[in-house]
Parts: sequence; structure tokens; C-alpha cells
Amino acid sequence: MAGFSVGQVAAFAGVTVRTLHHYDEIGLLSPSERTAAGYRRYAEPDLDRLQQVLFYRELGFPLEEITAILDDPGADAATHLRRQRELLRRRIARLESLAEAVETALEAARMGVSLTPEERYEVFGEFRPEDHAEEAESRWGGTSAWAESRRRTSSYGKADWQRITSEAGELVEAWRALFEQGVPAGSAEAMAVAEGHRRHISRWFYECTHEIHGCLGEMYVADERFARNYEQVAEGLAVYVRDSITANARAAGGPV
Amino acid sequence: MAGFSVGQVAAFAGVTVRTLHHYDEIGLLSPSERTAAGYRRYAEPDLDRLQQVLFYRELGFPLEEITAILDDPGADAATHLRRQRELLRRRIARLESLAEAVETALEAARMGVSLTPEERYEVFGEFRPEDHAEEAESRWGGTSAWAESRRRTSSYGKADWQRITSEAGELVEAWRALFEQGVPAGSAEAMAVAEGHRRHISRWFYECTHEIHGCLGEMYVADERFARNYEQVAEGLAVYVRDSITANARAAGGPV
DNA sequence: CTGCGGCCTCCCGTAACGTGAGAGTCAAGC
DNA sequence: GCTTGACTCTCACGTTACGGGAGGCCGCAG
Repeated sequence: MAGFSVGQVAAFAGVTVRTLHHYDEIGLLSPSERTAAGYRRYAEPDLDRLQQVLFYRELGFPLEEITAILDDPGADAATHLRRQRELLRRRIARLESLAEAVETALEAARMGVSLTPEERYEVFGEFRPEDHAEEAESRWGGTSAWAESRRRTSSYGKADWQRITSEAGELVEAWRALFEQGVPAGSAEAMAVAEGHRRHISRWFYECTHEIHGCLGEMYVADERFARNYEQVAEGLAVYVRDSITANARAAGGPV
Repeated sequence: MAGFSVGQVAAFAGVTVRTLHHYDEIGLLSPSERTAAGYRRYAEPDLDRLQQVLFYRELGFPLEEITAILDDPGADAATHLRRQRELLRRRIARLESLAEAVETALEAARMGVSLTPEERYEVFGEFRPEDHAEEAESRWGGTSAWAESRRRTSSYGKADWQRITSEAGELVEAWRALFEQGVPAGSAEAMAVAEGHRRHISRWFYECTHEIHGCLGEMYVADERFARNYEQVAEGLAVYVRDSITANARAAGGPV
């Protein structure tokens, strides 16, 4: 007889019969045939599809999304493969960075050196760009600013990013200098830096109004991850930055 | 105030507040303090633990198991780290083999070569030793034969494996020759090959009695994955192999 | 014809949260 | 000092991706 029974396919693919039933129920993978008695018969193309399903599933895609991906008529086999390659690349990179972190920690343990909390957070919870991207998406994924930012940054090369980070570093440095010299956050100098920061964002990421800038300022204090970035430079800098941003926004366009 | 609120920790770790509530409920991660109003307050050690939790979660561990792992008093930090390193290593290797498979498929697509079904299964559903190991564990994970096999094979080097596969290849070849010459499966020659196969298993993997061998024979036919291995060599060979094994077992020790 | 293993369809259970509902808390601003 | 909006609390039901039987066909070996 042509085709395979559920049990065969299940054993073959390393899944349970129940799983195949489930995939049939939700229309993700329905066998192309049934026997007279109602037995499922899986043909070769069904097995192909199952492999695709398992692949995406392994990478954590929800089944509904997998259905959409595989049923997309605009995507041929090569498209899927390229996509899968990219997904794997990212996933591997993520795991490797985790592995590296573990290695560092292990080395430290062997040496009897105890890592400071900062060092430990650095590797997992901290501000790696990758993490930031993932988390940013989950937070602002639907907003237009996000879309714009995404659109723009996609075309940036290495040189651009170097320039961006160096500019950002200069801004932080300027803030730090003023802060440590005791220049108030509401001063013209501090507000100037804040304005520079706003333009920096507008230039490289998305149209950042004073209002939005004010929200960002708040977040730099409220959100531990952002706050840490400033607090590491100088204790109290996050609040100072926020205050200068708020002052600048207030001066430019009324209350925040 | 010392400590962090749920919201802060959630944003910090990239999880939702609900997740933290859940972890508190099931006793996986309870904040070390509460305010007078009942607000959760997470301290530094709590954040450390959360990182461990997230790490194991990322690798697919069920929360209950994570609880057990982290609450195990016999495991210190270094133990955890070594364990995590090993887990990561495996996971990366798995993904890399997947990536390799995708790469091959892509190359084939670029060349306009269409892979045969066999070639395609080879990479994902087929008989890669890794897959086999995983699936075998889920099937025979508790049996003593499995444990013995595991114990023995762990010490084999590359040379051993070459020898094993070459021996196995010779056995299949011998079966194929007899089969194609029309020598019956119940003949002395075929039974001799079967006996060689049984000894091969006994020598390299586990004590394979005639009875066990009979079961294996049945499986070589019933299980599509094993059957394919033989059917690829010659159509009908799986059944032939099983029959010769059965005949050999019957001749040696009564009915199977 | 009679097991017996495989398959069928419900259908309830579970893990790990998502998602409000309704109510209390708290720092900020008028 | 009082409101207000953001944050928090505790139920409590909803969801995803199945697990695991119950009860009943199907099909073939003995």
C-alpha cells in the first residue's frame, strides 16, 4: 500500500501519534488520504511538510504561525531554506554567547575569583545589542516609531554603527562632565546636551519629538536596564539625564 | 528602598509580571521579602536565581525540574556551570547539524539539482547517529540492555566505530548477496549471517540473546526507519533479514 | 472466530503562562 | 489633602500544544 500509517510516521519522525492527530485537527498537517475505514495515510509530500513543521517547531514557532508560513503561496522551497538558515544562524549565535558567558563564569570559579554582580549581569540580563533588539520588539513592536527605526537601521553599515555609538558616547560623556561639575540639570548647557541627544535619535532612528524624548528620559530612570547604563558611568547620572531632558522639553514646547 | 519591584525585575529580565507571579506561586522563585502592603521585593540573590531559571528554561527544561535542580543542595555554582556548558554544547551541535543540512539543501537548490527523497530524509528524519541515540533513549531508556550499551559505547573511539560500521556493512552485504542469489532465508548460510549479526551486537553493544535478536528482526521490518536501511540496499531485504534471524533463533533455542 | 495490536474519535488533564476583573497602594501634582 | 494615574495585589478563566485514557472499529494471525 502506498503511504504510511500514523504510527509509522510518528515513529519515523520521533513524535507521538497524538501529535499527528493534533496537527491534523488544526489543519497544520492533514494526511493527503484516508483509507475506507478512516485510517490516515501519509504520502511523501506530507512527510516533507512534517519536516518543515518540525524544523520551525524546534526553533520555537507557534503552530499557527508555522501554518501561515508553510501555506504562504509566495514562498518556495529556497525561500524557506534561506529563512531557516538565517534563523539557525541567530539561534546558534545566541547560544554561543551564552556558552561564552558560562565559560567565563566557570573560569572565574576555577580561579577562585568571585564575579561582581555587574559582571554577572553583563552576560545574561545586560544590554547586549541582540537582547535589546529582541526586547525592544516585544515592547514597541507595533508602534510606528519602531517600524521607522527598523526601516532606517536596516541599511546601516559597520561605519554607521561606529559613528552612532561614538556620538552616543560623546553625549553621555558631556552629561557626565556637567553632572560632576555640579552644573544643574536645568541649565542651558545640560539642556543643550539633551537637545543633542534628541537630534541624535531623530537623525539615526526615528522622528523624536520633545514629548517622546520626555518619555525616553523617564524610562532611563524607571527602567533598570537603561538606568544601569548611566549609573555605571556615574551614580545619579540617570536622574540627571532625565531631568535635563525634561527641562529641555519643557523649555521647547510646554509641559511634558 | 532595597530590592526591586515585580515590574522592574520583569522589565529587567525580559519576562512578564505574570511570569514572576507564576514562579512565585509554584515556589520556583519567591521574592525574599514583601512590603507591608504585600508588594513583592526582589533582592540580588533572587535576581541571580532568576537568571539560572531563565537559562534552564531557554534550554527547554520544565519548571518543576528547574526547581529540583536549583534546590539541590549537593550542587554548587560550578556544578551548574559545567552542566550548563555541556547542555549548550549539545544544543549547539544539534543546531549546527541542522544548519549543515539546510546548507546542503540550499546548495542543491541553487544548482538546480533536486534531491531524492532519500537524500532529504538523510539529513533530518533519517538515521543520523545522534537522532538514533535520542530516539533510542526515549524508547529503551529504562531497559538494562540500553544501560549496558550506553556504558560500553561510551568508551569507543573513532577506530572502534569505523570497525563497527564496517562489520555491520559486511553483514548487510552478505545478506544481500544471499538474497539476490535466491538462497532461502532459512538456509544455513543465511542463518550463519544472522548469527554473525547477533554476535556483532553482543560484542559491541549488549548481551543479545536469540530471543532479543528475534525481536530486533521483527522491528527491522515493522519500523520504517530500520526497514528503509535494508530496503535501500535491496527491495525485500528487510523481510529476508528478519526471516533469517527468526530461523536462526528457532534453530538455536526453540520457538521465538 | 477470536484475540490482539493498531487505529479511530471524543474528552478530560496539564504546563506555562495570557488576560482581564476588581480592589488596594503610592508618589506626584493641583 | 485629595485626586489621579501608574503600579500592585489576588482570584479566576482562557490558551497552546499536546498527554493519556475510554470506548469502539479494523485487520490479520492462529
